[in-house]
Amino acid sequence: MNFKEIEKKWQEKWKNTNLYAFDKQSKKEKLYCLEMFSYPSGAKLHMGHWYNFGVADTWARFKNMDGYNLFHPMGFDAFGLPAENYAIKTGVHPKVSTEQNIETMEGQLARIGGSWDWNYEVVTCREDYYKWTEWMFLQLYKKGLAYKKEAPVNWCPSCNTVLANEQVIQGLCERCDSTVIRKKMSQWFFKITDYAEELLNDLDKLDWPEKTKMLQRNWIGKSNGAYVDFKVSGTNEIFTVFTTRADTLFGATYCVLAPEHELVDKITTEEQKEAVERYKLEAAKQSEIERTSTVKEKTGVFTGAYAINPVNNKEIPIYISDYVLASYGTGSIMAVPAHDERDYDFARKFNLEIIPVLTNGKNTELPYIGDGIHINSEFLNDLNKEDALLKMYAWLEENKKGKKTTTYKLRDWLVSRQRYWGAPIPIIYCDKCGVVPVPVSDLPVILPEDVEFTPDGESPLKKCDSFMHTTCPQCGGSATREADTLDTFVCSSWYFLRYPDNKNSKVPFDKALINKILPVDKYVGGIEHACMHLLYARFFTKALRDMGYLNFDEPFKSLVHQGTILGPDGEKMSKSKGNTVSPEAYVEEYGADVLRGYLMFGFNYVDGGPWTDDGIKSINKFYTKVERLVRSLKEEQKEIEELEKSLHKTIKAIRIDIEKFQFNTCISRVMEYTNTLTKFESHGIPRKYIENLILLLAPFAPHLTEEWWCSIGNEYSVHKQKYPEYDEEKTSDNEMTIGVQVNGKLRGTITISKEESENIIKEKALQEHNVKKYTMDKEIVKVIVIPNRIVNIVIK
RNA sequence: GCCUAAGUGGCGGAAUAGGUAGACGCACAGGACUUAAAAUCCUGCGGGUGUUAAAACCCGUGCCGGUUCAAGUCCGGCCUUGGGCACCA
Repeated sequence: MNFKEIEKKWQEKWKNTNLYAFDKQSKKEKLYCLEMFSYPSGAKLHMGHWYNFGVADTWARFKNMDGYNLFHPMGFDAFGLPAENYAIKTGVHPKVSTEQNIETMEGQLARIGGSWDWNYEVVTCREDYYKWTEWMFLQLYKKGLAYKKEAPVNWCPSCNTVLANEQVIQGLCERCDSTVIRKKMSQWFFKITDYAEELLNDLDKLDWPEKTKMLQRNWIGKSNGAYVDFKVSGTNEIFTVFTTRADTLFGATYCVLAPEHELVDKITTEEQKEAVERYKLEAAKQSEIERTSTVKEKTGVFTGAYAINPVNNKEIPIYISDYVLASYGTGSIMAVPAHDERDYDFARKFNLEIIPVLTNGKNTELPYIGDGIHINSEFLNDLNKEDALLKMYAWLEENKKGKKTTTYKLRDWLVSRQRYWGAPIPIIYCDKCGVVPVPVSDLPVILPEDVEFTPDGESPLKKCDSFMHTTCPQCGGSATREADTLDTFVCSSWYFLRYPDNKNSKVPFDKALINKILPVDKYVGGIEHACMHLLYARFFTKALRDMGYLNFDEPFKSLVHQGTILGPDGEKMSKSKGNTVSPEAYVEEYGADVLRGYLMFGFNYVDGGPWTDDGIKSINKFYTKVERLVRSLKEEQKEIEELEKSLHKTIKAIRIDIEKFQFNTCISRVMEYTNTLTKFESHGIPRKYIENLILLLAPFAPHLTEEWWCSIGNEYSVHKQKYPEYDEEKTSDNEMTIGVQVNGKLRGTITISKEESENIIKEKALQEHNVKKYTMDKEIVKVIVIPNRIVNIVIK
């Protein structure tokens, strides 16, 4: 097998003949198969790229051969920090290095032999794309879904930029692992929280892995509860707490405000002022990671003020503590130490009153968290949690002391970045007119090329006078541009909408076309984006739908995550561990189809697993054997029953397994078919069986099968042939061997014909010689016959 | 701590609705071909008892228990290992 020559030859021919061109006009049913596009780093493709792109491509090829009008594009998520950091280090402009990397990567991708139609390529850092990213921002702004506000944000001191909540992993920067600090800054946000409920509910109708849905559900973090108003004793101030346990209100013995809560300064008494100020300072200094450490002992300070518990008018002290988060709920809580662990710890430390309001009869240990019967709770006494909650909600609303509500952990998406290499935010600040959006006709706001990259906490754009100074589109006076750029996740939140109409210069996409080709039918990529890209893209889709551009609710109907290919040592591949395996070496040694074949055969796709060199050899051996079989072709019309059966069984099995992304068993099935063919090799194998073998393998080994297909005198291209169909009749044997059990233990087997009557099967089972040994002299209670599967004889 | 997924030969992994556990492949062993090696082909291959060889039997899908004629699969309780969240009121 001269795979190098073969691969080169066919890759060129596919390109020259436009074999994978998408036909917008086709009457066939559309199928949009998409792999998550990648960042064009300078490095070569890694195993993960091959695993994602190569294997998904096989599925796409199968669908194409099976009669779908396949739309299968590819592109690059090309804005982002690495190129900018590279520029700081080397002075090479991000535009230059990125375009260079794209070129390299396109060459690398070509070696996979994917069925992408490059005519629809999308590159997010090019003007003809980011113009429309800016447009998206303007639409969201008009809709009230983009706003600027002063807020405590996550700041990475090493990347010199803010991060979205999703980009902070355990208090560390996702990208560089620096400790993220909190900083108050004026930043742009997208109001994803407006869609929290729909984002949560629509998960149910998606064909996505349950795990991914669960991650999103947790991230959205819906919780039902109530707002309860507490009056500050001796003042007219009122603060509202959020609680999921309004039924325990009679057990609330103190309140806690977050140190940042706006009321803190107003209510703190003279005597407590100094202590409160000191605590506030301490809390502000802490990093996210320190603040949220659970092992930390509870701290806090009394404000000197008291709140009035609305249900019994008791005065209870108000504390501040950092265990209450400013960013969740209302930034203030009522504390029920008898029935909440955190409140309990705090109360013990500060010697606060603990009143149990729940009992389950036996467990008297506090804090008691579960359900039970209410006590010490006046009108809630003797009720369980569920009933008490309902009664309390009614009471609160009736007495105007609060109301039932729902909160979410999901927060608005912070999209501004103080960096250069991203889409500019199309906003102008005018002294007279205030915040003015750039008119669509003025788009794109072009990234200036002549800038200094040294980051110092402000966008490099800020130091570029020619960019910053502009005129106000409203009054024509002099004005300044927004210097921040957009998070790259904004670019990737709509790229799948651009692919089908990537050359449109008038609008981001043609409405009619997009509604025909979208949504994406199969999306394949890593699970690491579960709460970022996959959530943001859903938000964009819903927002654009509400603006009237889209007529579907969800961007990705069906989603698959590939697993991770680990190093030979079973550990995650990393340069520092020295266990990386590069695809390039294997493409050189065995060719693209063999590498792709091993990735499909050696692993369960969604699990991945450790790489082995022996594994890839087995696929090489297999394709060598297939080639030998192809050479044994005999021009003959003859049908051979055994081959006929084997072929149809194989087709059926592959068709079932490939739908489940079970490529390993698909290849196993073809191996079984070739094992059967081998028996006939010496006499020559009739053309039909060889052609089908090649067709079956076509999506799995695109180059080799093209070569074989043409080598036996068929017309180019194998990939334009219909994928083999099966005849149900031929997939079952006339005779089969089934097991016979006695009391559930296998004691023998019998051979029966396809439509044998139950009585005969029973008779044969009872006659089986070994079975007889067990049934002799025993009472047969009953005989269970499961057609085509098993017989079980129950004896006493 | 909470949520969640998964534990099957020496290894990667198979087993639709509970129905002959270990498909397919790797590794290994024996044999054929070869001057030899590689490649290829054939045979064996979960553990044990047993037998000249077979037959046959026992054990076996992380552990303990249950449901069922029948459990890798269903139910309850543990153990271990991944993944996610982490003071979310």
